[in-house]
Amino acid sequence: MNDATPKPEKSDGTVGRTLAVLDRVAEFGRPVRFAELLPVCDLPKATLYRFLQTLTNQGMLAFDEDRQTYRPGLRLVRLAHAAWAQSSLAPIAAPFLDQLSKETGQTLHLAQLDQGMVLYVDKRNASHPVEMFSQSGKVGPAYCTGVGKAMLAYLPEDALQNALTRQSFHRFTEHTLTDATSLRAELENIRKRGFAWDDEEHEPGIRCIAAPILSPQGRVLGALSITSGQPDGQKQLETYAPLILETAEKIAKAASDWRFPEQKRAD
Amino acid sequence: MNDATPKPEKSDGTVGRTLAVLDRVAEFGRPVRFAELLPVCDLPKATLYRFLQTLTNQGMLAFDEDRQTYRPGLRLVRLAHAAWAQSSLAPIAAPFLDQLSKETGQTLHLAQLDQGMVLYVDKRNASHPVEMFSQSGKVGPAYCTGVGKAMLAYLPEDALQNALTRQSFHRFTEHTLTDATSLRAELENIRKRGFAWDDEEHEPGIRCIAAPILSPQGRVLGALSITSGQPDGQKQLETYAPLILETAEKIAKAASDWRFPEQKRAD
DNA sequence: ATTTTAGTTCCAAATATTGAAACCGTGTTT
DNA sequence: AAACACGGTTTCAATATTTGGAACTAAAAT
Repeated sequence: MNDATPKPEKSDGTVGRTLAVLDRVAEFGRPVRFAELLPVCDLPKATLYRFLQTLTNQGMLAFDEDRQTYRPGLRLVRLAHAAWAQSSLAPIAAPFLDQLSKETGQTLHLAQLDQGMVLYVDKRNASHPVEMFSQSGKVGPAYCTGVGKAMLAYLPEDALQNALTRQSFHRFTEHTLTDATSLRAELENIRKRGFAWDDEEHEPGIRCIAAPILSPQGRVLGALSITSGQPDGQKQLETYAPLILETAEKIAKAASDWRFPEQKRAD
Repeated sequence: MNDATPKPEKSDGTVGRTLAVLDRVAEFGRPVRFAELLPVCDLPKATLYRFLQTLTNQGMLAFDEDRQTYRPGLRLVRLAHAAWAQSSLAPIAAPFLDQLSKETGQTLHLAQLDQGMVLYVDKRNASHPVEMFSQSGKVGPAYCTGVGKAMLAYLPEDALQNALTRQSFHRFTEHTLTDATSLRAELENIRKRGFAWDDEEHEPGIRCIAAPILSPQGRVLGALSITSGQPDGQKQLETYAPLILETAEKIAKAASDWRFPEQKRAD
C-alpha cells in the first residue's frame, strides 16, 4: 500500500481546472483582464472564456463591466467565514492570544500551513504597531518566516520534502536562507531548541520568535509568533520563549480537546 | 431585454453543482458527514461522493479522517482575502470607519448586499480592535436589519423585486416586519429620511441607525450602521444621523474615485 | 481605410460526467 | 452467531458535457 501510485496526475477534471483559474485571478491581487489571464492559465481562449463566465455567474468572481476586469467575488468571503471558523485554529486560539497579547504587549501572529505556504489566520497588534503586512487570509513564504520554519521543522519527511519543492527561496534580505540544505540545517536547530527565530530573514528590521503548535500525536497544527521591530529585539524576545511555548502548548491542548484539524494530504 | 428568458435555469454544469455542494457544507456551520449532506444536496450518492472528493483534494473542503466529516477548507480563507481586499468596500472604508469609531465610540458595521442577504465586510467594536473573518463574512437578513433596509431602499425596482423574493420574513421579534408590503412602506420612509432605523427588529434590545452608501450614479454600494444596546438608544443614535450620513458620503466618494464595485447581477 | 488586438461564438469530435447497482466494512438487531 | 442495516466506496456502460480550433465581431491603433 505504499504510494507506488502510477498516476501522479490528479487534475480533478473540469472543477479542478476552473478553480485553478480562480487562483490565478486571486494571485494578481488586482482586477485582471481576460488577456492578462490567458497567458498564465495555459488554457485555450474559448475554454478560459467559458470558465470565467461560469465563475462569474457563480459569484466566485465579479466582473467589472466598465473596465472589463475580473476579481474574486464576495461569495468567497461568505464561504471563508465558515472556513475560518471551522478549519482554522483561530477561534480556539483566540482567548490564548488575547492573554499573550496582554502579557507581552507585542504583535502576535497565528499561522497554519497551506500548500507549503504560511497562511496567517489571526493576529494581535502591538500597542505600538509595527510596520508590516499581514492579516487573516494573507499568505507568506514558509522558508523565511518564524512561523513557517517552526512548522516545517516538525513536518514528517515526506510532507517536508513536498513543502520544500514549493519554496521559491527568494532572497528577501541578506539573512534569508536561500537553499534547501541550509534550511534543513536550520530546521534541525529549531527542533533542538523547540522554537524558531526569524532574524530579519523576511523583512529588514523585523525579528520574531515562533513556536509550533503540535497535536498530541506530534502533528503540525500551526504556529504562533511574537514579533519585534526593535533593534534589540532578539534579547527581548528571548525572554518570551517560555511564555510562547507555554501558550502554544495550551492552544494545542485546547485544539485536540475539540477537534483535530486535518492536514492537507501531501498530494 | 427584459428577462423573458425561457431558461430560468442556469445550472452552470459540473462546476456549478459542485460549488453548490460547497455552500451546503458551509451552511451547516459545523463539520458534516456524508450522510447528512446527501438529503440536502439532491444528488445521487455516487455523484455527491465524487464532488466531495474533488472539493477535498482541491482544498476547498477539509476532511477529518477520524470523524469522517467535511468542513470548508483553508484555501477559501486565502481566496477570500483577495476577494475582501478587492471586491469589498472594507479597505476603502477603513480609515473612515476608524474615524467614526473614534468620534462615536460605538459599534459599527459595514455591509454589502450578496444574494439578497446582508454580508458584513467590516466592523468596529466598542472595545476590541479589528477582527477579520470573525465578523466579516458573516451574513444576516436584509429585511430586518438597519444596513439591509438602507440598501434595499435604494435598489432599482427589478433588483428589489428579486431581493424581496429571497427574504424569509421570519419574525425575530415583535417589531419585525413580516411581509413585503409593510417592508415596502418602510423603505419609502427610509428614502424620505435618507437613513434607516432598526428598532429591535432583529434582536431584542438592539437598535441601530444605518445609512446607504451610494455611488454618484445612485447605485447601492453598501451600507454603514451604528449600533446601540442602550434602552435610550434611539435618542442617542439620532444625534449621530448627520455624522453617519456624512461618513457614508465620504466612503462613496472614496470608492468611486478608485473603482466601482460591480453589483452582483440580479440573476 | 486598413490592420491589429481583444473578446465572443460555433460546432463536431473527444472526453468526462453520470448514477444505478453492486460492493464492502462495521456495528446492530434478532 | 447469523442476519441485517447503515454508511461509505467502487464499477462501468450510456450519455451529456466539455473541448478548443477556427471563424467572427467590435473596438482600437496605425
